[in-house]
Order: sequence, then C-alpha cells, then structure tokens
Amino acid sequence: MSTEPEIPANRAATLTDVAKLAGVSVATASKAINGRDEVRAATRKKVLEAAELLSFAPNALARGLLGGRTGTVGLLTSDLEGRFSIPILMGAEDAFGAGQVSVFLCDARGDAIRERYHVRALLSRRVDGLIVVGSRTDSRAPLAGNIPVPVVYVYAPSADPDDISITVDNVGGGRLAIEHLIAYGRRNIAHITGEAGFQAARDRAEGAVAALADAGLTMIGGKPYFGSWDETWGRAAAHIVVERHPEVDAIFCGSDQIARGVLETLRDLGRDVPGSISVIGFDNWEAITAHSRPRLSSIDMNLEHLGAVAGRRLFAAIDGDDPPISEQFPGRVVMRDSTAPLG
Amino acid sequence: MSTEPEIPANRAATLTDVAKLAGVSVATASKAINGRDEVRAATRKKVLEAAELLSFAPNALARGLLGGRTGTVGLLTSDLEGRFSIPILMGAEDAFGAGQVSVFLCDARGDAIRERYHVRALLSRRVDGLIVVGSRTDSRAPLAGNIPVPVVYVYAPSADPDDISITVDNVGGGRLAIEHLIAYGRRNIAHITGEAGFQAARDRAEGAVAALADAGLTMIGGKPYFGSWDETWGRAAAHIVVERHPEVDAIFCGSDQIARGVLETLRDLGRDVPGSISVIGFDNWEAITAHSRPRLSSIDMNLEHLGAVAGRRLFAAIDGDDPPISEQFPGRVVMRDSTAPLG
DNA sequence: CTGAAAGCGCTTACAG
DNA sequence: CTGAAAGCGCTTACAG
Repeated sequence: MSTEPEIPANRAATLTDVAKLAGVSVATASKAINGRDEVRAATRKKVLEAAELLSFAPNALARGLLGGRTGTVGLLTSDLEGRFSIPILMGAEDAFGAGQVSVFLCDARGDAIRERYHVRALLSRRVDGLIVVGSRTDSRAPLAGNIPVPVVYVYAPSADPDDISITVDNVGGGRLAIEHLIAYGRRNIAHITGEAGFQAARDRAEGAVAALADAGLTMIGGKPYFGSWDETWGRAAAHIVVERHPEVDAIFCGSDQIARGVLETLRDLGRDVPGSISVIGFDNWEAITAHSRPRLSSIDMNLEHLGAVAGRRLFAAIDGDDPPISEQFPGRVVMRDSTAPLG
Repeated sequence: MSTEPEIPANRAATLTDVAKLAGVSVATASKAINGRDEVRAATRKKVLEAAELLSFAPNALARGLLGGRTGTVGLLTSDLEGRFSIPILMGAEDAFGAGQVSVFLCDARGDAIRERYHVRALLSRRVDGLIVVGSRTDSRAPLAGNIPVPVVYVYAPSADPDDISITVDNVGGGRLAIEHLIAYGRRNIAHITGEAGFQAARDRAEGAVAALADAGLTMIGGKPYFGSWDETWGRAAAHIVVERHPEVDAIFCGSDQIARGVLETLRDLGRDVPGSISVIGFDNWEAITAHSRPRLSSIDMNLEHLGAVAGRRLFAAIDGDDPPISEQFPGRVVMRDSTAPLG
C-alpha cells in the first residue's frame, strides 16, 4: 500500500481533490484556501496541508468565469521596437506583478486594424482593464468601439480629454534643460532638435524658448534648429551653429543621438566641451550617454515611473476608487561631464 | 415598442443571448459559431446574424475551462532592458498573433524567485506552453519544478540537453565576420571583444580563430583582446592594437559599441577606414551602426526570426507534432561603409 | 463552522 | 440537423 496521495497521474490537482484528501466539502476547502474567516483553524490547517501535498494551484480560468475579476490586463503597444515603450512596459509590468495581475502583451505595430483585433481578443479573455502605450507623444485616437473596461493611455495621450492619459511633461523638460544651462552661467544657447512634425520636438522647444525668455534671453539663431533625431543631423547642425554664431556657449539637443553628433563635430572643430560649449541631450539613453566623450548630461523622463503610475491608475479605475484623472510628469536633469559652469 | 434586441445593458452578450435571439438552442448556436458542419446553412446564418447584432464575443475563459486549449502562452524574460530580448519577443509575439494566441509577458528580472512565482501564476492560468527568453547566450538552469506544458528556450539555451533550445550560432557569427574580411583581402586581423565571462564572447572568438586558421592566418596579437562590451574599451583597445601592430588592416569587434569606440580612435589617429583598416561590429544595432563615421558593417543575428521560430516550435510541441529539437541559427553580414576591399 | 446546491459561459457526447 | 443534459473548476448565497 502506497502512502502517496491519489493523484490521477496526468492531471493538475483540483479543489475537489484537495477537499477529498482533507475530508471536507469543496465549499469549505475553497473558504479555507481563500482565507475566509468562517473556517475553524484546525480545518484550515488540514485543507492547506492537503493543498500543499497535491501542489494545488487554483484554476484561474474557473475563478475568472465566476464573474468577478480575472486578474489580467492588456498592454497594448504600438511599437515594441521604439525604445520608449520598453521602460514604460517594464514599469507597468512591475506595478501589476506586485498586484498579482498577469499582463497580456499585444503589439499592434502601429496598425489600427491589428489594434482592433487585439482589443477584441483581450476583451474575449475578459481582461479587467487596458493600458495603451504610445511610441510618440503626439495624441492618438481613442480605442475604437465600446470598451467595457477601464483604459489608461500612457506616453501618447488619447485625443479625448475625458480619457485617462499619463504623459511626460516635455515643455517642462525643455525648461529643465535650459535652466540647467543658465544656472551654469550660459547665456548664448542654441537648440538643435528633431522633426518639427513631432509634438515632442515642438513641446521641448516651447519650454526652452519660455525658459530663455524668463531669463531675458533669446535663442541663438532666433529659433530652434529642427531636423531629424539622429547623429548625422546633430553633426551637420552643430557646424551651422558654430559657424554662424561663434559666441554660442551651450547647445540643448532634442535627443541624445543628436547630442552625440554635436559632440563629435565640436571635437572635430577642437572646441572644448564642456568649458567653451556645454551640451545637454534628452532621453538619458544610457547606451548613448554613458560612453561619449565627454559623457553626456541629459534629461531623463522617468519612463519606468510613468509606466508604474499608469499601472496603479488602472488599478484604481478597476477598483472604482475615486476616478483617476490625466496627469503629466516632469523629468529630471542627469548631470554628467558635458555640462559645467562657465569658465 | 423598440426594435432593439434585448441586451441587458451592462453585460456582454452571452451565447445564451445569441441562441435566444436566433431562436435555437445554445448547443446549436455553439456549433454554428464554431463552424461545425452538422448545422443547416440557414440556421447558421440566423445564428451568425444574431451574434453580429449583439457583438457577441465568446468568453475565452469558459472555453478554456472546458479542458482543451486556452490559446495562451507565457513569455518569460529575464531582462526586458537588454535589447536582445525585445526583437526575440517581437518575433514570438508575431508568430503567436497569427495563430490566435495571446501572450502573457513576465519579466523575472534575472531573479529565480520571481521566475518561479511567474511560472506558478502562468500555470494557474493554464497557459498552453512557455517560452523562456534569456538575455545572454550562456546556458541557464531549466525551469524549476514539474512543468506540465511544453517549454522552448530561446537565445539562452537550457542546460538540460533534452530541453528544446533555439539559439544563435555565435561561433558561426565569428566565422562570418572573419571570412568577410578575408574576402576583402585583409590578412592582418585583430579581434577586440567583450568580457571573457560571456559565452558569446568566447564563441565569437572561437569562430574567428578557426576561420583564420582555415585561411592559414593567425590573429594579430596572437589572441582576442577581451575587455568589456562598451565604447570606452573599444577606444582603449584600438590604441593598443594599432601601436603594437601597425600592420593591422582589419579589426573584428565583438559588439557594435566596441566597434564605435574603435572607429573613434582610428579617426583620432588619422587612420583611413575602411581603406587602411576595415572594421566590422556585431549585433547590427541600428542606433549604433547607422550613423557612425563611416557607417558600420556588422553581423546581424536575426533575433526576430529566432523568436518567430521559437513560437512555431512551441506550437508544434503543443500540437504534439513530431517533437521539435534544439536548433542553432546562423547570422548574416550586413555591409555598410566600414569594410571594403584592400586598396 | 460546515456542506449541498446553483451557477459562471461554454462544448461535447448522446438522443431524437 | 437540432436540442437536453452533463460537466469544466471554482465561488457564493443559503440552510443547517
């Protein structure tokens, strides 16, 4: 006679198995396992031991079917490739993991059809809520159709102001960069940035202009140099700026990649960074900032935090707590070696 | 009297609702919707119209509870930050999306405890299978415990040879790089790479040494220069190599970041790239390769494809088709401007 | 404190 | 071809 519990080989243990082994009803077993207090301590102990012995793991599908929560959410991204989605996704995943929630990942790849398809699938799986992660800060069309669960938009806000959107304060980010440079005594500041078609570029520039105005200054060249987000543009634009405005003593760049290009040109030109010209980037993309010469100061938009907040706001909305509202979060200056006090 | 169908406001339509509206039994409605052929065409049409009218979406939880498939898989990553996981994840997500499968994303953050926790959660949700994505090519301990569903390991192979592991052929990648340089007439080739503690570094070096030997050549310096994976090391190592071995006419780098550093030093030294010295990187990381001076040739390990294959292999395993086996995939040379035929 | 019963939304033999 | 019934694994009133 074996002392092994009777586990029908090829099958995960069910609550019925546990109840049988513990000598109680399934109802009681359920209560014991779920920590209800209408259960005698000794009974609970018996049940818990049986569950342990059978490696019982409650079937989440059955639980979810009962109508309450499923403990799942959908994370809808439009672009996994873009590096902005990843930290946000990590932050959200983290917030959810702590709350015993599992997350479905769906990449719509920027395609509205795919997005709709994914939303349907997620709803048929009865997710408790949805997080929509954008890859640009431009506002996006709200999810199509009637969505019966709470939705939180992150990074890219929904065009509908009644939706909950958690975003980054790019105007503030532009301000932060300029204020940092001004605090270091810089007065002749240029701004080289990405495509004007991006809200992010326009917002950062707006913040920069405003911060300069507050200090009674104007931008070198009269306005931002819009171009593209890459190093090649950074190199080209730096040439232009230094040639036309030799008095320039600081350059605020709309991305770290642009800043890398700027740094290279200044090096080619034999200009001293940070002494003669200070340079600050945007995004704080470690791979780009950490090993440049000199190491690049930058604005960090705390994307992982943004994701975590979005996760928590979604929870709140699911719980029906005081309805969360849209929020914008500031970034922070990360000082490295490319910015320093003037001479 | 309204012509609207009777949809109890706040509730998703159920199969019962559809059946009622269509005037058939739920059994028949189920068959009609699932495309069974024991259903009269006219009946099917009635049911489908009713479903359409009610925006009926079958409850995947109920379906899954019936014991068959749930149509879900778990994607277990150890490190979302690392950029290797992302393309793999995209490939897998893509393969699954096409197959009507939803994927749970879990980031264990390199922690075995978290991993175990996530596996439990996924099993309680009755996933049909698991994909485990590593962030290094070093082999990893197989998933702990008794896992009742198929598992496919990607990028980082399982230490258990009986497990299914889909990996990149780094030895072959090292070969590819050297053969490319040799084809361009280079004979004095150095290898600057990352930490020797990484299997990836050792494998690529092994392939490089073997390819050189096949051509009757030896590595400049007698062996690879192991260091770290970043630009700073690339810059330092390039100095050493050029100083000690002025005859060097090509450098194979273990990562694109190292290669960027090498490129910078060669530029500082006034050496002509690719004419005098050709440089090839590894990873084909667009952000790094596309805007360097000159643009960087590199080895691409087709990570997205790797993820897609892993997804398909998992399907096969779930379907119980001929059991999939471990496989290794070759990379490919991506030519840009940092390699060229010898003068 | 414990248990029998109903029910969540579906699918699947099994009769008719 | 159609439908009544059982059942997937759980939870939740409701009796006892």
